[in-house]
Order: sequence, then structure tokens, then C-alpha cells
Amino acid sequence: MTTGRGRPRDAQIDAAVLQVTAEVLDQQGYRGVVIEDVARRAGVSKTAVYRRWPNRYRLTIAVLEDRLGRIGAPSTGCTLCDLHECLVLTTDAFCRLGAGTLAQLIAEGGDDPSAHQHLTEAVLDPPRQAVHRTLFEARERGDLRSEVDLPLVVDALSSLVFYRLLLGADPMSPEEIEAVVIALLRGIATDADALLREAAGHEEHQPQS
Amino acid sequence: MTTGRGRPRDAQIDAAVLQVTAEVLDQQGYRGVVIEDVARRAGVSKTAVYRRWPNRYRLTIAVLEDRLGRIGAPSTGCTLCDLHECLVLTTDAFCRLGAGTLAQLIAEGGDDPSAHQHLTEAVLDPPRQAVHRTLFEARERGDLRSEVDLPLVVDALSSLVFYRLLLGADPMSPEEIEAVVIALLRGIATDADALLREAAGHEEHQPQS
DNA sequence: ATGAATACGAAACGTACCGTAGCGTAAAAG
DNA sequence: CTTTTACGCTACGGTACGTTTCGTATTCAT
Repeated sequence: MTTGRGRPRDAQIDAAVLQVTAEVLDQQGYRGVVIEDVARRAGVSKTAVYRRWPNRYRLTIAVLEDRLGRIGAPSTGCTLCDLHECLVLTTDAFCRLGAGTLAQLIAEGGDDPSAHQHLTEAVLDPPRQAVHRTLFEARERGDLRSEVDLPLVVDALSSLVFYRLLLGADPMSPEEIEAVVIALLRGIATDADALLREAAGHEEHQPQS
Repeated sequence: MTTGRGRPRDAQIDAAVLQVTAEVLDQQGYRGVVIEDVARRAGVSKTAVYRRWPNRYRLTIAVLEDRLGRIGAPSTGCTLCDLHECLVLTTDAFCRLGAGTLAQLIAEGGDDPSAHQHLTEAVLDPPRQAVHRTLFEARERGDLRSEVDLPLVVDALSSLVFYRLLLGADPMSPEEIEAVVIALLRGIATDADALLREAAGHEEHQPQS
């Protein structure tokens, strides 16, 4: 490892395994990620897989890192629009991942604290931080009261998206997201009505609905 | 089953198994609920367990039904106090259950829709409905704007408790719950300031802090 | 060129836990 | 006293994990 001795790893194996894992994940969720099957479908030996990732959990996380690495955080200066956009993107990202898979990953991480941390860093934090950044900018701009507990508000918004996907009948719709953001903004903004007026001016979002 | 023919079931077995399962659940979470072990610790055969519950998931749910069946919903007429109390109770109930266990149960239910339904009815809905009832009474009383989407607000509050337990560094503190309730109330109350004043009068809660 | 180090595939293995089935015995109803 | 059901014991088949062994291939270092 330190010196470049010995036969080098075949990069195509990494690629093939990640690829197959991603497919399986989409089709059958985390349950479907069975190392032996993945290896066969990738035309690779089980040994080769375990040489790269210590277990199926970490293999899965590796796939998700690629996918959810960055949530593009918008920054138009319109607090309501930005927040809304941010949460819609988060919802989409999680939806694509799938409720069952997400639940299973969290459950798996429950035992091993380092596993939980990996999941958090790779999957959960990115969208959270996008929301945080958005709120931070809003506060810098003077849109929010200075005493607001930012992390708590971030939790309040993220959690909803999360919860609805995991346990609700269906995930959050853009309309519901908007309703919640507006309600919450009334509680934490210096001048909520001004923010609403500003957002009304930017209503070139979706002319439909 | 229909006629009372044959040897009757030993009620002590039911009790012993439920008891042991509850203990194991507290000590080692859902993972620890291994039928063979539970049976041995209860001094009972594996067969006897499977005769009563079809699988370990349902056995676990049966235990939780006893525990979380009812969350006592307060109804003092003070919207803020009631909500606060309600959420604190919910947090406590979930905390006792444990983050890992909760995650694993949700994950398990991900596949089987009927399993998911059982979990929802036995564990997730009771606290939700307590919050819902509280909000409903508040609206009846005229404390909330009439156009408020009640289920959505219920989700917003429940989700936070839930999310923080599952993924946060630590579960919600009473202070944080209060902060969120106040912020949200500003967004959905007809006269939030009046509610805050009323709550201030009821401050015999915890003289500490 | 030769040897150490590492990767690859194939196969078998050990472990854990699931849920089921057969069998002999015990306890109730008719 | 026969039928029905419960109970315990034991064994089984199944799935998936992650590990190990072994023979072969590939690369670097000397």
C-alpha cells in the first residue's frame, strides 16, 4: 500500500461493483445489496469486493457518497424562495434513495457509532448544511431575528422532510413545504410579511398549480 | 380455538415471554430479540413462542403496544403548555424505546406493508394523535387560525422529536421544544402573544432553569 | 532474471439467526 | 377414554454474512 509494490488493483472492478450496487440499490433497496450477488453481477469475485470495502454497509455508503455528495444550495437572496428550493431538493434526493433503504441504513448504523457517523457525513449532513447555509445567509442579511437558534430551525425543517418520507403516507409536496416555511418564518423572521412580499415578486417558479 | 377444546394455553408463558422480551429490548435493542434466546431465558420452548406470535417483529410490537399504548394528553386549556407537555411526553416515550430499536423496527417494516401498519398503529400514532388532539382543541378554542393545515403541523412537531432521537446528537430538551412550539405558534396562532402571556401565568412547571 | 508483495478467482468454511417439522408427553373438553 | 390442543425437545433447511485457503497472475525492486 505504502510502496506501489505488488499487483495493482483493477480500477474497473471498483467501477463495476459500484455501478451494480447502485442499480441494485435502486431496484431492491439495501436489502438487495447482497455481496455475493453483487459480485456475480459485476463479474467479480467476492474476495475482490471485500478487499475494497469492509462490509456491505460501507459499500452502500460509498455509492451514496457519489450521489448525494452535494445538494446545490441556491442563493438568490430571497429567503423564502431559497429555503423552499433547498427543501424540495432535499426531498427529491431522499425520495430517490427510497424510504426503505434509508431506514435500513439508519438501523444498521445504530450499533456501530463509526458507521452511524459515516452515514451522517455522507448522506444526512449535506442537505442539512444546505439548509443551514441558506438560513445563515438570511440571518446575515437581517431577515431573521438575531436570537434565533439556527441549528434548531435546521432540524425542524430537515426533520419534516425526513419523517414524511420515512413514516408518512407520502413525502412532502412543494406546496406543503411552502406552507411550513411560511409558518415557521412568521415565528423567526424580523419582518415575515416583507419576506412574503419579496417572494411573491419571484413567482416565476412554476406557473402551473 | 373456536371451541375451548384441548389443552389451554398457559397464560404464564405469554407473560414470561413478554416480560423477557421487554427486558432484552431495553438492554440490547431489537437486535437482541432473538427468539431462541428469549425462549430460553423465559424458560419456554421456541415452539411455544412461535405459536403465539408469528415472528420476532410481531412479538416486539406486542411488547411496545403495552408500553406506548396511550400517551396521556394533557388538556389544561393553555395551548402552549399542553403542546409542550405533549411533546415532552412523546420524547420520553421514544427515548425509553431507544433510537436503535426504533430505527430497526422501521427498517423491518419497510418491506412488509402490514408490518409497517402495525408499527404505525402501535407505536407511532398514539403520540401523534395526542398532539393532534391538543391542536384540535386549540383551534376549537379559537387559538389557531382556521385555515391551518392541522395534520401538517402535527407532522412538523412530531417529526422533530423523532428526527432528533434517531439522528441527532441528543434528543430534544424541554427548552428546545418550547422554543420550537413558540416559533411555530407565531406562525399559526390568531394571537400568539396572547397565548404566550397566558402560558407565562402557568409557569408553575419547573421552577428550576 | 529472480523474488517479494499484492491482486484475482474459485471454493469451502464457520457463524448466526430465521422459521418449520416431527415426535412423545401433558392437560383439558366431550 | 378419545379427541384436540399445548408443550418441550430436537433436528432441519434456508439465507446471508464475513473469512480463509489455495493456485494463478501481475507488478516493483534488486
